[in-house]
Amino acid sequence: MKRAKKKTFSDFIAQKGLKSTRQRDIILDFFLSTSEHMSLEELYLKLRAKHPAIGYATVYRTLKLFAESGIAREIQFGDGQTRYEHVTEGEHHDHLVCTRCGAIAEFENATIEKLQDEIADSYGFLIKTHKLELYGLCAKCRK
Amino acid sequence: MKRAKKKTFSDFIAQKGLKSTRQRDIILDFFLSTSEHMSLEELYLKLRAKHPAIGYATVYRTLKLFAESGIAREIQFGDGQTRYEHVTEGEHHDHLVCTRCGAIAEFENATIEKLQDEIADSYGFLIKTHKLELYGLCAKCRK
DNA sequence: GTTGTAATTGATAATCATTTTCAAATATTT
DNA sequence: AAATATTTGAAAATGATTATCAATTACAAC
Repeated sequence: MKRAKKKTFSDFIAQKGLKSTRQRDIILDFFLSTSEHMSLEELYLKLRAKHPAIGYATVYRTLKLFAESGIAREIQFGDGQTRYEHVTEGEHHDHLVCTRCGAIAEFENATIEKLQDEIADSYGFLIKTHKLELYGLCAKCRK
Repeated sequence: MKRAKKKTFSDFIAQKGLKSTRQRDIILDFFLSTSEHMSLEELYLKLRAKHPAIGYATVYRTLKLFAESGIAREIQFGDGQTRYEHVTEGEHHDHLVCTRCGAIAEFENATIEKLQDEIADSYGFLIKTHKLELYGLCAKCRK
């Protein structure tokens, strides 16, 4: 899976006439080793611990490339931080976001997706992407 | 309906020990006269046309108050602009957002809401709010 | 109505995340 | 190794939002 994403990204790089660099390798390895939903800030700070020379702009630009290449996706939970989640081929999930502790759970629901399609159809609308987030308290925070 | 929202807001103002001011009245009247989903920027620019003396910060703060009082809700469609929509008691809707022309349509679907509740239950999660947006092309932009 | 007090306003500055700029460094092609 | 185009890191620019503060205004008490 890691390997597949590395290939996807290097193919993307090659196809775009971009270069394979030490920084991009480092950032990709790190990104693939992280849990989901890290913000750019978090990613940068954790990376910097091991690679102090890496610049914020480089991390920023590289994550954008990941998103462009399809191995990552930008998401926003309304806290003013852009987060990056891993994209797995053919899989889509939505989120439960705990507004107290920030925990994020994922879920999939085929019925909801189907209903979305029906709604879009009735409006003549063509869905490209969608965003479904449930905000509230996770089991722990409900005490 | 306008009247009800004016009352809701003036009650909120009173209950919080805040003051009723000319600017708040102007902004509220204008807000209630607008269509849905205006950004702060839009709201401010249009307001300024009739009331040049009104400050950006005042509009900003007043819209926050509207949201706090429950007559408006902040929404973000990922274009970096916070928008304000009208909140009607007991009514909730989700959005179809055209990524080409910016058109926004609204829909309601009780079945989806019920499924959301079931999902949340299965995680022991307590939903406070949710956000469902379908992004793509509206009927017009599909040509 | 006048006064006292606290909230509000408008202009401006501060903040914060994101994005751009640019000279120096690096990767790839020749 | 040289030529060329991309990339990097630091710093500055941007854009939206939020805070600051002196002057103004609303309102309750007199």
